[in-house]
Amino acid sequence: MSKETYVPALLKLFRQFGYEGVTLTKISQETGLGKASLYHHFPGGKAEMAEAALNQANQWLESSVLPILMGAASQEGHSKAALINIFQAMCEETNRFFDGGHNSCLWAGLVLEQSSDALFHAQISEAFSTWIEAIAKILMSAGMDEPLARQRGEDAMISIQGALILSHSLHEFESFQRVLNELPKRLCEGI
Amino acid sequence: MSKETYVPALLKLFRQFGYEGVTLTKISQETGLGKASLYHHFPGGKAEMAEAALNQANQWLESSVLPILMGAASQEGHSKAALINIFQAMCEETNRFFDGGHNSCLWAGLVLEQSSDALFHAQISEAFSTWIEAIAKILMSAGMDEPLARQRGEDAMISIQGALILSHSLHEFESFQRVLNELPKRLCEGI
DNA sequence: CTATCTGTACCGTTCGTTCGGTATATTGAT
DNA sequence: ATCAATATACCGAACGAACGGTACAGATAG
Repeated sequence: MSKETYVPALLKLFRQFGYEGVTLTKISQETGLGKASLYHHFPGGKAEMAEAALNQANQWLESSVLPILMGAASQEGHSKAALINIFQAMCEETNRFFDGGHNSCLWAGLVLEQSSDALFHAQISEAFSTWIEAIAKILMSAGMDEPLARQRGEDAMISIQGALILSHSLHEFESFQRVLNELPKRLCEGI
Repeated sequence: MSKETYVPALLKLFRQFGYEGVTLTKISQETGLGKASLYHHFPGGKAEMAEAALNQANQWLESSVLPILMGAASQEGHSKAALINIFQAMCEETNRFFDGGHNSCLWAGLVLEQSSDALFHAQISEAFSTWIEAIAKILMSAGMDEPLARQRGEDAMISIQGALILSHSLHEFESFQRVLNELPKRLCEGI
């Protein structure tokens, strides 16, 4: 089995328990691999395993979200309706990735542990920046001025992250769904 | 020294590192107390210390936030401007508590670790519910219908939590300030 | 035969926790 | 006022368990 086989299990674990909360025993159980095998595939140990999970999340962004936005941003002059469709597709993919709100966000979990934030800050920061910029670009291609477009990109991240936390806190996932449903219109407001 | 003396230090630590990230050694250093002494004040061990920190956060909500909203909700018929002033006061207190976005949220941190969520879910859930309901009540007293008022309460939590995560991820705190500045008007929209 | 992979057994360290005990202050009966 | 008795606050040292990580020999496959 190749290294990549086990990365989804790593993503699941670090998402669920955070960096400090994940133990090699848990990883061993989840992957079915002994510790020695884990160190064969990830010589850097726990830190490299977490980084692999993080890369998997950033990979999702790059290969499942950005294409939706970037393919559209290249051509100028979208109608408002076309923009809303694009953002709807983005939200659907986001909803799928977070399993309707049941999955929590690896980026958020690692950021809130200051200890792991130090190790992974670069990749986390890059993920958010990339996503925000992609949203801003498509809004600017539809005529929105840059500062507002950037704010809208930030608003998207804020809404998604906040809704994930609220949903987990209340064990109730309607609010996450509502946010994703309302987000496309909110982003396009004023176009 | 009494037990309450050390609770602020506990709040600071569990906020910063999460439940699994905090060690008794760190607590000992931060409080200046030996490990054994900690067990004199908190016989329940680490779990009781985290619960004390959680109670401190919930206490802040009850004694510093709810009075702003509840004193106002009792009398009927606020003008929109009066409502905005009240929510502005709420946001200022929130900004103070989170030190301009530099502090992260204990509730969010514990929720994202599934292990600790199991232990503390009741208190976290209650905190969010209480805050949401207080916002909804004051909006309803100004004539807003209940489902929308509840949604606005949820939106406030979502914005605050999301902005905290984004600010920590980007090491940039303007977005947190912007959210708090815009929140009062957003909550009152449509009144 | 070689290179990759894996299970067992183990390493040193740190975890949360407990034990036994000290120092100081407060009480209560004489 | 005196002096034992009690209560409170605190600490050094050590506990077993679990941690992340490693050494090494056997299995497996090309």
